[in-house]
Amino acid sequence: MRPLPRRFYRLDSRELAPLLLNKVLVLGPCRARIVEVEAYGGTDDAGSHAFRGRTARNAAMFADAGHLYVYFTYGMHWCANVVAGPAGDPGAVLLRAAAPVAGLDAMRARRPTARLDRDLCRGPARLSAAFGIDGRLDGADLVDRRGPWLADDGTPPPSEPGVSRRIGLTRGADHPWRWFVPGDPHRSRPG
DNA sequence: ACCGGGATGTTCT
DNA sequence: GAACATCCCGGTG
Repeated sequence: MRPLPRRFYRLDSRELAPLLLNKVLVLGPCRARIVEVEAYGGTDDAGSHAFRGRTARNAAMFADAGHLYVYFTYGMHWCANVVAGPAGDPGAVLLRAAAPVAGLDAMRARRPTARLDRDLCRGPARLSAAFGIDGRLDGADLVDRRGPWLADDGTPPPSEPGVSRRIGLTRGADHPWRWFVPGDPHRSRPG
């Protein structure tokens, strides 16, 4: 399998997000099928880190599409996003949950508190922890295949993905910009 | 099952 | 000083 090409990512984050469902995140021995995502925009989106313009933290959101935006939150967790849209046009898709398919031993070693395999990548910070993603991968290129990348194994996105409001926000919480694979047990939550 | 609270430190007001 | 794109643990039912 090969990485998805740069042009795949050059879409508005709200268009790209549902297309990432059922794609496979690859990093080292670890692989997991993406089952839940959220879209974050620019100055039109009060819930986005880019809402008030570029800062040191969100710089990767302004990079060209097909890079990783990794941020630190709640004093202990890392979360990983796929940067969307053309360079200078901020937008990203938060990877919220995935179904592990390979490298489960490495994931378990990094996530000792996960009691079930289905919990290894169930949540954005858990997913990042399972893959060992932290600030060192902020800005990483998803196309050059030197680090994390995304694969299409032939499974299409769901024809009718589940949609809901985004989780964990106060500002910008009303937009229906979360998508998931309906019924998948690896989602961070049912709805 | 659901709920409440604590952890922990960067970012922004 | 408050908020934060979260998670874990211990309570109760």
